[in-house]
Amino acid sequence: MSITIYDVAREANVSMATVSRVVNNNPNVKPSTRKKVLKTIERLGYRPNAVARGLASKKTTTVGAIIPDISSIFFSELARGIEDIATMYKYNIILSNSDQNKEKELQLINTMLEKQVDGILFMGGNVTPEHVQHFSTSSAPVVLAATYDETGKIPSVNIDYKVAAYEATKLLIDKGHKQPAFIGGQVDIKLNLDKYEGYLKALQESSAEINENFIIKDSYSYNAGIKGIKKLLSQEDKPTAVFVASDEMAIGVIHGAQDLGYKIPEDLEVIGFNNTRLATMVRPTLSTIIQPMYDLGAVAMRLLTKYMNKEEVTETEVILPHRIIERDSTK
Amino acid sequence: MSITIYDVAREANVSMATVSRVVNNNPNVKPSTRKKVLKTIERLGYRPNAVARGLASKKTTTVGAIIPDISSIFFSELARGIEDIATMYKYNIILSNSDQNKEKELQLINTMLEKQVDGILFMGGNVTPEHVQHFSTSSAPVVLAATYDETGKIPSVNIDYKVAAYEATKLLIDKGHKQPAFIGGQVDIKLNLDKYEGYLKALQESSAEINENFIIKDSYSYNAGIKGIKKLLSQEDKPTAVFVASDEMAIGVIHGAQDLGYKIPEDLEVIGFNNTRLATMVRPTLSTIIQPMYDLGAVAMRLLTKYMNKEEVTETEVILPHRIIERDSTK
DNA sequence: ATGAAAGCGCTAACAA
DNA sequence: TTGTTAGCGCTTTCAT
Repeated sequence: MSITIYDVAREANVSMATVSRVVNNNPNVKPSTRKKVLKTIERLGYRPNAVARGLASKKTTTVGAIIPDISSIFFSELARGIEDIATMYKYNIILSNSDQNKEKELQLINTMLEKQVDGILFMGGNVTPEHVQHFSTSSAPVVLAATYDETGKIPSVNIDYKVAAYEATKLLIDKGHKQPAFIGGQVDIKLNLDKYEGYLKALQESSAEINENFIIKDSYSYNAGIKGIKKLLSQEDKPTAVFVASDEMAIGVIHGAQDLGYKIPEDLEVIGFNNTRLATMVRPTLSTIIQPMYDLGAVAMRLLTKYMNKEEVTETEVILPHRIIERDSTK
Repeated sequence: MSITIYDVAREANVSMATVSRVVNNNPNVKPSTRKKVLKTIERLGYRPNAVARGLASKKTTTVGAIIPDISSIFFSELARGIEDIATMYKYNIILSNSDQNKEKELQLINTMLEKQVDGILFMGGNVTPEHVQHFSTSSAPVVLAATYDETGKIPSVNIDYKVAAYEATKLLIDKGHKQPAFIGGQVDIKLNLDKYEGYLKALQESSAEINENFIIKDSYSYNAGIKGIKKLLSQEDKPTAVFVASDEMAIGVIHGAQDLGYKIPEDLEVIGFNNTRLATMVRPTLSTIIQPMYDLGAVAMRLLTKYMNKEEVTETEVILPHRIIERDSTK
């Protein structure tokens, strides 16, 4: 049996209420008794039971984080941002992978709510009305990171993916490429669709027709990048530039093109997305869109603390700045 | 106010004990009443409160995971292994970063114990007697992953780092390099020391004297790799091969050497460590030591479930197999 | 097969 | 400033 608050109270000759007060730093305790209590806490090695505390106070100081895949370099940096701010505000994180699978996501929301988390951070994937419905079965606040809900009911932190993709494509067009190719993710995920739409918008503004053969939608992996560019370069009509929706994929593109004897950026200009650490870990170094992943997580967590604290929040749809950094994969 | 077990009991005309039984799949319930209860649970949208349950049952079905840095590609894959197995056994993970900082680690152990986790997974960093002491203040089982405690009191899952480093160095020596260089981490971390010792052992077996100028101990980063190799190659006496203690660093080594005009593997052979996804995302592709990171996490979590279940465990110090994969950074 | 009731360890009025 | 006491929502004997 472990030491309880009751043991401490008895040993220190005070009531459990007083012990509770000193543990919770309630100022209404005479310094001398505080000292006495502290000493016996120390002596007995008392460790407050957070579960009991949670039941009584209806606060667990833990938040749930639902993330597509923690082993992805993108999300793991985001997670680090979350965790650092959570620590700062004394919260713990229950972390779960969803693989952007809707059933899993819904399931996880439920589990976390059962565990009485004080708030939920939801990342990636789509936010459907069903998600919103699940969220609403509890009063725990929810913040979305790197995704958003179209009804605008749930606060979120993002960059403007559409504009970013537009700018990258535009940059390539301005460099003289008639139609830069696009290699991105499946557009059933909203953010991927945003990037695709940004790309299209830039094309529409400049060229007349759009060559569908310059557009590839696949998974966000290194191998998909290789496969994608090899397909593009095996066509009659070959692109001279390509906008790739993730760095990992973009590195695949670079290597795939190099394997075929193409020189980057001379024969093919490449722009990636995210500016993960990978971007500088490839030769030529990758021009890409800087998306502040760590900050995305940090800001989302900070926002969540405000909601959990019932503070006033003015800005519910936070858009963080992005920018393009040109390195050696573009001329 | 949310729905409690009491509400369900009242609405279904049974006692809370019966509701509890159906929620927990206790077989001692007449099928018809089970059905009735299930129906009213559905109707009311009852969601069991895991905190209350945890207080009453003294089980939280959550385990704490202390990890050096979730944004590191190495640990994030490990974490994914942990999480997948945890999910399989219905556990949730409280994840925290320690940065291998002893104070933080001790702190986190305490916090997790306060939260009444059913077990702890501890990764990276050193395990000191103080750690062991902290662990012992609770009956929650602990499993170490990618680290071990020298007293052998705490179960752990690892590969044999010393042997792996020995083999890599030996391979290089057998290829005709008199003294391959070593670029690794600070040896105040036990695992880094193991790798260093494995390297030394291989040298001692073959060559007479050891050139200390061929040995660099720095942080495990891409930039440290670049810096390290540039230093080595600026010396009078230059290495023709190098064993690098992490892939990220090794890629830095490759690029650093390439920047100086060296050809890999012709002028310099490189072997990395870990076989992270990065190893195939560089040209030339990286020869490296395959360490099954995902499995390390998965096996550690599996082992922990056995302890939490109070099952008999025969093998307490699990050593997973490793092997060297030769790719294009070696001849 | 079901119910009654005693906790689990703590917080938070309320009193004193 | 301190103590008393009633929960928080559930599990788990122990009866029945």
